[in-house]
Amino acid sequence: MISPQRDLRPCQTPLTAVETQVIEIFADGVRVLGLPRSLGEIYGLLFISQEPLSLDDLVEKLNISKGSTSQGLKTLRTLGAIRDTPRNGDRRTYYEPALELKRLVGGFIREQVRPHLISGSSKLQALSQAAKLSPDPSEREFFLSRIERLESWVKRGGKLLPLIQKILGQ
Amino acid sequence: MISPQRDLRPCQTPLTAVETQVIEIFADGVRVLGLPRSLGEIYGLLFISQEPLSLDDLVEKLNISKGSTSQGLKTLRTLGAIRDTPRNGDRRTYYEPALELKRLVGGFIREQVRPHLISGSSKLQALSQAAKLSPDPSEREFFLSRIERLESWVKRGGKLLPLIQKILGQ
DNA sequence: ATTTCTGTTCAAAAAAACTTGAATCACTTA
DNA sequence: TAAGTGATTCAAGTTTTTTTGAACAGAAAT
Repeated sequence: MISPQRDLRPCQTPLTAVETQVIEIFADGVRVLGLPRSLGEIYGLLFISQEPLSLDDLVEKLNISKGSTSQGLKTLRTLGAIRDTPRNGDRRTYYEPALELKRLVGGFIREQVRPHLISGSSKLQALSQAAKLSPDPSEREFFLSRIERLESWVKRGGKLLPLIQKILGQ
Repeated sequence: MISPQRDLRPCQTPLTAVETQVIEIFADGVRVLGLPRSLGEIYGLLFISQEPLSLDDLVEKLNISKGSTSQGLKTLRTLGAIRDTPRNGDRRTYYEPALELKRLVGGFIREQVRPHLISGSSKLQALSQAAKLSPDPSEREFFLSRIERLESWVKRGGKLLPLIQKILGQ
């Protein structure tokens, strides 16, 4: 339900005020989407950095563990929220943020929203079967009408998604 | 990031299969929205009940504590997701679910989404000030261009909300 | 005015989510 | 092929969120 707002941890290579504030905005932002704070911090720092950053850069600047950072980068990658920029003469991977809202929203919908809609649909199917087994006909009718409503909600949700993408896709 | 799926707890007054499944669908559903499971259980049971239920009915049927139930009802009330139906000759309050998707979505946006957009906007304003203080002009320009982008995202988000409401509002 | 009945509050307990860091993997390079 | 480097994994630790339940508050009823 989102409340206490942990402070940004202290860090060795101190970030500028602007960097700190941007990071905090993203850290809070992703919480609303149900994603871990570290993910937001990582994207936030990439977003406000002129140069691509490596995993080690992020670990040092954000003062978070390699584990979290690696995990966060992995998720950002599957969301399509970052790209890696190869550099010759350096084995490290450097990341830069994807800046197109369309891409960010699309990734979020694909990875975090659709799966739930889909699993919801299949649960509804099972539910519909169960309802038909109800012995009392009046109760059965009631159940079925409610389930129908639920199905219509899911359907409307499914229709909304492409529309959202269209609108945010500019 | 949502994963383990706690089992529905065992309960004294056993629920029918249909009730159990509906409750689970809502319990999972609200988690996606960042709301506590108990809230979803409560709304779910109300949704699939033919008669309005009292706090005590919910406590007994869902086998959750009075505290959680009271708290859950409070939140559902502020979301506009339930109504109470007065009954003469009974001091208890009985609740029934709001069934209009428009109302549910509207409540969620008003209570859970807008506040974040608003706080985001004010943080952006502060940020913009901080960026203008950056000594290096090239860095300053970069910061300001990123912040501008961020502002455009927030603005687009703000425009999207009424649209969502319109579409889901039938 | 006392008891009884609903419902709320909140500190403490439990559960869930997130982070850490050591072990490990996968490549490169010497 | 052994040593070195960048990255990932995952069990254990930490933090945050949720739930519990006993104490409390208010509003009838006696």
